[in-house]
Amino acid sequence: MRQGCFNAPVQNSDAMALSAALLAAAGDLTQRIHEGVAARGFADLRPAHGFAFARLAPGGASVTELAAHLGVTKQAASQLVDEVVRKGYAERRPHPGDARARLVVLTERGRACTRAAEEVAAEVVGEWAELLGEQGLYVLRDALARIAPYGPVRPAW
Amino acid sequence: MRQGCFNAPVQNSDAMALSAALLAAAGDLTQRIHEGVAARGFADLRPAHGFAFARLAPGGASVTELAAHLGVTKQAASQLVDEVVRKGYAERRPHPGDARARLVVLTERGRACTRAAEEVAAEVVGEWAELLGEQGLYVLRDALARIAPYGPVRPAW
DNA sequence: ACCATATAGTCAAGCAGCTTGACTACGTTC
DNA sequence: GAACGTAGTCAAGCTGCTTGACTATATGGT
Repeated sequence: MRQGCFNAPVQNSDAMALSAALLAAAGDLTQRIHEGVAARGFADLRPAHGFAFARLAPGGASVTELAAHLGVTKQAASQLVDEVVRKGYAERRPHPGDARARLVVLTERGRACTRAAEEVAAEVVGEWAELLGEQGLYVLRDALARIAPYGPVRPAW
Repeated sequence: MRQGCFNAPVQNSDAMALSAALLAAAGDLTQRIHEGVAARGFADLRPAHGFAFARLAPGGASVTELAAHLGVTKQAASQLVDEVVRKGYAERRPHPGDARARLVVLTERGRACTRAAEEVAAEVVGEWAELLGEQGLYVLRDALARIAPYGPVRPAW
């Protein structure tokens, strides 16, 4: 239980197997959500848009906040906002209390897409529940919550 | 326990929280390995190279096999091989038994980089072990192994 | 009140990594 | 051995990102 244990209790190969499983699960989840959302009528979006929507959904965000969330430059975030605005998923509003900034908020279509993503995620997680059992799923959720960092979303590579 | 349960036992928001935690953990792991490998003297590589090395390490692979593993076209895989060959991490050899194909194998430098990645992964997983305990880590590994698919590696978005 | 500095956002140019299309060399099948 | 399939490369183009430069607004010290 001591910290900084130098005789690593984890073999390198074990660590790689665990890492590979985590990355495979994450990649598969992303792919499944992407496909499921596309199948529900939102085929003009990529996974990156979903991560943006996750930040925009609870009340909107500025371009700079979105850029920090996605881990890209604000120019890149601005281009992404241009795109989702053009496609009708979001709109730019004046920012209350800061005339420089603009608040990017989801439109009804953007919220519908977010709900679709939630449905697909629930579907996939439901499959996991069948594989792991309710308790196993709870344990997984708890473990991931402990090791998952806060901060910007990063690509799995 | 029955399959195809329509009254999903998992709330949408719960599924999104679990999904977000999984993707955050995967993104963080990728970032940590990338930084750790760079700090050990392999700063001219990106995460995608690591995924390629994982496929090349056990005996090499053809460009087409690598492309399937990475989920990209064989032209893209060929360009990636060009790059790691130019940087001294791999080399192209004649393929035994198929004169069309070429076997891409890691050089000693490539194997050293793979070992470095394993070390960093063990470091990160060691931190998880401190957060979860040995048993918690085992349960996580088991759960991920159950839900992780085989097949091509996919980007987390 | 004013000026210096910092921040929000955009415009423009360039680049890296991927795609599609076309092609050659070799293998496989009948 | 003729026809078709597969491995790999070359070439051109596109997309999403970067860096650099700029305007407009906000903030803080004097």
